[in-house]
Amino acid sequence: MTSLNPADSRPLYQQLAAALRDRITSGDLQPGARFPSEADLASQYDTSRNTVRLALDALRNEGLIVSQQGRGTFVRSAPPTRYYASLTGSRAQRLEAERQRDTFTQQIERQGRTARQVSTVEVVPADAEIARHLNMSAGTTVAVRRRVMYADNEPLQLGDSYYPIDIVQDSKIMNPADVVEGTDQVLEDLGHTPTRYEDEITWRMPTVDEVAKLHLGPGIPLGRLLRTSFDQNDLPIEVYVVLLPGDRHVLLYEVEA
Amino acid sequence: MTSLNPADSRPLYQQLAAALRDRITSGDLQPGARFPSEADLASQYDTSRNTVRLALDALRNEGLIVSQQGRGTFVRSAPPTRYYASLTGSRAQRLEAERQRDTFTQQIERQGRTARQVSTVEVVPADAEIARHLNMSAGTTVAVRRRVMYADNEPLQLGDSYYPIDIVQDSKIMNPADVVEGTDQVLEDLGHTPTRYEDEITWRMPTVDEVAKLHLGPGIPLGRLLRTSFDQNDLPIEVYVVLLPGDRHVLLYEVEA
DNA sequence: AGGTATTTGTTCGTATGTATC
DNA sequence: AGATACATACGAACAAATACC
Repeated sequence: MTSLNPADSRPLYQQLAAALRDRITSGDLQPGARFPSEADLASQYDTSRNTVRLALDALRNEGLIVSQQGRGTFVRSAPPTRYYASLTGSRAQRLEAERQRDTFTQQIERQGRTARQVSTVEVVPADAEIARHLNMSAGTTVAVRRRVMYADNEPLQLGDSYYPIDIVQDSKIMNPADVVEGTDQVLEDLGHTPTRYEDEITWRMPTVDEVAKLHLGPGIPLGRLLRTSFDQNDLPIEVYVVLLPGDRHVLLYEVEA
Repeated sequence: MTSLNPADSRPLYQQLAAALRDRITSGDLQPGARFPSEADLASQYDTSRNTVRLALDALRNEGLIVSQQGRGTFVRSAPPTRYYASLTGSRAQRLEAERQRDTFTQQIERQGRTARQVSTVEVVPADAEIARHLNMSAGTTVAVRRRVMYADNEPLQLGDSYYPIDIVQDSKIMNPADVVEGTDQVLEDLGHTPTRYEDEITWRMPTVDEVAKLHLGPGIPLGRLLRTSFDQNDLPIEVYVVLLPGDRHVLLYEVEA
């Protein structure tokens, strides 16, 4: 039995969480290292297993540790620098050759990984947010193309594209099959060339649903990028909403002063 | 006593969390509305108070509800304070007049709020990440200007700016007092005009330290923007790292196709 | 102002289930 | 098969903050 001071104003489980957090940041418990078991901690710190669990909950919610039933609890290993994203940017690095494949597939394969997508297409009424960005009234019918994107068979992103129905009506976009040339190319062929994007980036905790779909560990927040595309007449032609797990993404932008 | 099906494969507390989540998203429980008490929920759903607490923990960690001892539990109200960081962008909306005040003060006051900053300046060895972005070796001495930024006396952002020591040595930047004309102007006066920025955006859960400094509620993730500034010779002259609570910020970018 | 009831926070104990070693 | 470890669930008690009369 070590510390845990009853005179301390902080509750026991917070003191314990702080002590364990120190053992991680100090390097005593290295990334990947096995944590003492709940029972061990309870006896070491002379407290109940329930209190230990409260402390571990805190660390789990911070994303510092992960637990597996039957195996044990471990210090989260340094984020595998899974890196990615580069939804950039003014710089004209996009060569014509790159436009042959859609952006997601491009980016993943450039990193030597295998990309796969599962798409569905629906026709739904636009909610208030989508409608606002597409400059229409809420409830107007839009086409939505929902994609789950995988890299090496691990789910990586959830992306939904919304289009005004009259623009994409009879196009390839309404077909759930992959659009190899990319949807921007299809829009261009339809007479609406994307010339400008407006991005809104927010971040929040996931719902259980999203945790399941994206195989999220505890304490991993979601980034949300909402991109509105405008055509050559500055009309909004697409709203793209993508959800990005925080442990495997970096968004990159280049900005001119 | 309502639902909660023991035959359901999901544990009771997750079923309950899902049921309560529905009552929020369906609008049955409006933002700001008071939640039933833990005791009420336990009897309504015919389960123990402990199980109710597990369900509420889940919603708390998603940032959907907040609880206060002695008062009750409430649906988190839609953040009316949503601060548009608008750390944009290519569009030349920056008039000369606006350059009189630093970016943060500008942005806040434009929203009719009161801005305040507390700054400190230190000289420290650069860690690996900062060094990489400033194109120097780790451990090289840099100047760092740390700011806590407040809007209406609530902490809003934590921002650290790193500069190669030889550039800012005898400048205003080394003085912790506010730089009213903005640090970019000072750099320009020193012969290094910022002409291009590279932004890296990530998001993660805060540490306890950050929770305290930023008055973060539970289930609120942090956004992190790392901006590297390049001068007219494309030399990196500043790395700016700002931490943004997810419940008060939207990042905006404009991108040309 | 003061006291009581209500509500969430903390902490213990105990038991059983389920995954892994 | 057995031991170990985390997950789920119940019960109970007291503390601390708040609300209400």
